[in-house]
Amino acid sequence: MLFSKVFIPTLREDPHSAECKSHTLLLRGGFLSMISSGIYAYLPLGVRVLNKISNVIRTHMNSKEASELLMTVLQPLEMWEKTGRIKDMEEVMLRVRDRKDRDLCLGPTHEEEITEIAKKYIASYKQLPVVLYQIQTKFRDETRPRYGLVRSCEFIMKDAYSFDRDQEGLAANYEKMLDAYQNIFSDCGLDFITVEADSGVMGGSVSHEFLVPAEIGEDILYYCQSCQKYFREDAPCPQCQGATTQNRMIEVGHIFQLGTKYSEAQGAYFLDNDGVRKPVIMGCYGIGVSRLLSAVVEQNFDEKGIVWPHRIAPFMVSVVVVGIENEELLAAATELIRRLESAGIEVLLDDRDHPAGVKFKDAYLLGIPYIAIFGKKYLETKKIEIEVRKTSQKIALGSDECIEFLKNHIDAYQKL
RNA sequence: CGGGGCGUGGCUCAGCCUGGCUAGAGCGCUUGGUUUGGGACCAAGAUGUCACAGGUUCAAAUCCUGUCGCCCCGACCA
Repeated sequence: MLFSKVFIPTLREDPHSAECKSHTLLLRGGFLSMISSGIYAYLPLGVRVLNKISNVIRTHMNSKEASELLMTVLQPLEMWEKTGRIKDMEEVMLRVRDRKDRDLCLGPTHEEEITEIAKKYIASYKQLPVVLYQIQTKFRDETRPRYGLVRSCEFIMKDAYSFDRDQEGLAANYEKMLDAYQNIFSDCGLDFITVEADSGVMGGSVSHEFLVPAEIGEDILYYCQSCQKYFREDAPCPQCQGATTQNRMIEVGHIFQLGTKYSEAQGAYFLDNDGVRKPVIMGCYGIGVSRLLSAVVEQNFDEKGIVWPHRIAPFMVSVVVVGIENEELLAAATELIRRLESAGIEVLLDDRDHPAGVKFKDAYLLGIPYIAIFGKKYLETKKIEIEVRKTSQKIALGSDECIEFLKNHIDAYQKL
């Protein structure tokens, strides 16, 4: 695709309103546009990364036999009265009223709605177990939105819900989701940890959080170097009494064994094979999809800009033609792109009539894993220069070797 | 919600303390020309209710009051 057509409004200077690294880089790279405090539009590059992340999530959820659905943004308030959570959530709920004076809210989460759906359709143990998930925008009136997508009022979440006939089934689904989550965060290129957590306002018993170490993290854990474990309390290590260090973490996922809190409150019962009517046993599993963009960037940048992990990069190769009006260069670049694209590798061609420096700086800023350069050296030697964004490794290759190099490099990454 | 900071062309900012002619710079943008491997150069241009409202004054971007918006720290938070 062409840089000039994708719509990539990069900024030369750090935006005044940006605070942390990820926020600054996402704004500068033209991934995001701030509309208001805690409210962001995703520009085309941002959407590409969001879609990549969503597809990683879909792959791993589907592999655990979870099925995607899409619930509603507008939710009737009565739903929330049944479970009593209207009191817990009142502060963060954004409420609206329609022309018939019906009270609605913009969904802050979907346990109530999915339970209504389960109640309506699940009548027998023969329909269980089942896991449903969605990737959707949630709305929360945060007291203090901050750090761009880390805490915003409108954000994208993947939320999954499991339905089982007994505790063993729930435990099995929970394990599957735990496994899927580890795979998802690995694929997103994150350095993350999994810890047991409080279930809080969600209810239920067992719960795990997925946290990524980052300077701007809002959760704090204490790490014991000798035991190589994290703890919630700031005290000598409970295991070896050694000193601990403080670590800030961004929460990117949280899973809960809910049990029957919602099914009992909302009347989601099924008939078991012993003829007894029982409440469905539920679990819920959340990932902050838009928050992941920020979390990934917080962990993957250098002084030149973003360094996207392969699987969620907006493009795999950025082609820089120095002297775009040179027909030979453009033809050579176009031919390389054609061959790469037919091999399933996504390429961005910087077709702008700008000095080389601008194109290089922007290529680094955008963080696309490989940069292919066509310029004076190509005209002299017919070799394409490939630069690996993460390592700054540069290598000059003929067209065939170039394609082979990229394929091998990308394959090697996929196997990591 | 408490504390602090900020709001001046599209962007980043200077000017404000100590009020005074047509409100500035850099970048970006437009036109023409020269460039073309690292945010290039020359020339000519366009773009501002100085966040908003009120007040003080002969005179307000500048002083005073209020409001709104944005950011940071804290509190809060699946």
